[in-house]
Amino acid sequence: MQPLFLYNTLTRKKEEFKPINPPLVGLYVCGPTVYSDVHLGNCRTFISFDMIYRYLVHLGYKVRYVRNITDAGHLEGDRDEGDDKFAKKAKLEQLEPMEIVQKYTVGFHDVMRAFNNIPPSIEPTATGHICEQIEMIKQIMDKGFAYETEGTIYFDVEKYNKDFSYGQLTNRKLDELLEGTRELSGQDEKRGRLDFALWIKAKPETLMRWPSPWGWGFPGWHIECSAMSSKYLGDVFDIHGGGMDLQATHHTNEIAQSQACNHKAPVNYWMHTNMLTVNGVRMSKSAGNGFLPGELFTGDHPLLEKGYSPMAVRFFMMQTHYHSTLDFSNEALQASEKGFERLMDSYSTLQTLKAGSSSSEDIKALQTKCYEAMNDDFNTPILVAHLFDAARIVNSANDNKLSLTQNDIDLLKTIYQNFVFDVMGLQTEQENSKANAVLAKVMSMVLDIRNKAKVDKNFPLSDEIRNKLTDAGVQIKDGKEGSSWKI
RNA sequence: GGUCCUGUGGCCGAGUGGCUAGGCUCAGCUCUGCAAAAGCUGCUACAGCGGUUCGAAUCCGCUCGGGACCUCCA
Repeated sequence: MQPLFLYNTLTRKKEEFKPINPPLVGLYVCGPTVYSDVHLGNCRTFISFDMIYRYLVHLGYKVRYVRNITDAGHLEGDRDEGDDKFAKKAKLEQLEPMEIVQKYTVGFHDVMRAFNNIPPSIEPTATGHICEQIEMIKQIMDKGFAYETEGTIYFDVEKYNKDFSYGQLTNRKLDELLEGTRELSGQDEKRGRLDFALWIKAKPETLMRWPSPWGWGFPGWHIECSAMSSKYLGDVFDIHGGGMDLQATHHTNEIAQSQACNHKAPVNYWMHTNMLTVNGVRMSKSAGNGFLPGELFTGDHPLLEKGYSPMAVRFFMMQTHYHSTLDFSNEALQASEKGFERLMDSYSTLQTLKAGSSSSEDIKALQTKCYEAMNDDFNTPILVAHLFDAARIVNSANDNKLSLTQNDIDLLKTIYQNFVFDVMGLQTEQENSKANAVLAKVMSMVLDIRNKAKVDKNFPLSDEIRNKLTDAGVQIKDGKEGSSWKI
């Protein structure tokens, strides 16, 4: 097997991937906070890691893929106080906090399915791991890196930085970080400006609360990922992923928590996906420029000229490297839509290709190039370029402009199966199969009638049939060996 | 203000020192009764200025533009 290289945020270098216990691989990805609909930016991260997961599996690794659901403790605002997001949203929608969680978890899963993402091996929730989080906080306190102020526990960043190094993930020194933060206001209970909450004391009106050694409260945001990742993947595991916006705070604090706990760096490879932008500006909840996946599919949004299918969107994302920003525009989306269609059409053509006695193309070399692209930090844009080469070869062979042996045809089928479907997770958009079977018969009959008209040189009739079919959304392609159609 | 990323042909987007991806668009050709589809060909670009080098989109410096993080966000 060729070595796989991936970009490690921690070292800011492409490194060869060497799992701790091959063929086992531990992969943790920060999942969504389920207090509102997922928007497309989140989806990009999950689609990227779905592709990464799929490729690792394709290479033969046994991957335990953990992606959490944050359903508690994620605070509003920059201070570690006030209600959590669920309680706030619950008040707004007049629902129980757990009703909010349920509603948006279901919605999240629906969207993941639409994008053909494989569910993770384990999808733990924060509320299901309160004990583990309390236990971890206790350990951090025992090691002396956290302190209690009136029922709230804070992580002592400056003390931690004396023994370890805080902020390696963003390559920054503590002093620089301290300069960048705002002054502590009088009401703050924490000692250091960068200190963050591990456990937050519940107010009398707080709905989501749990008992702890420090009284009733709820966990801080960062501790859940540390607690759950170590529970399911061990104190040190292979890959931790998430969006780039989590790098500076959330992931930096995860490292601090784990290291304070057991004096080991928790993760060997940190991988971050880049942001999605709309007209050059980052799509985010706070900027309010995001559209929901549902709106994207239907086209029901002021920024969208039309709807785009989940697979066209997924393909669009695959045409950009996960580490680059991706700008959303109607033109770009429509270009991808057509390209995707061409690729999938060539796949159908491939199924009917007749073998020749010799080959003029080196399909094996093409396959090797596909692996090289993926082994170079999951370079899907290059992979796509090679797959379009394959499409060109298939179409040319179909036109009898070049010849392929049965072995080559079979190898092409393997390439499509492996890379288009298994690794990139694309799929043909299937309609109801029973209706399809009927339609196929009807179309075959219609094309027969039209063909007879053509033989009789009754072109007005054949053109009328073609035009009316076009209006109905069926495209006719006249080839040398008869006509074919597609929707 | 601090830290960092980025600027590629009409559009989107790969590419870290020579062999100059790919998709979409546009034009021409082949095929076709005519179209469409498909194939072929063309449009050959790297913000600007300077430097290093036999050779730079790729390395260095400066200038200008865009963006991110430092505060909840994938």
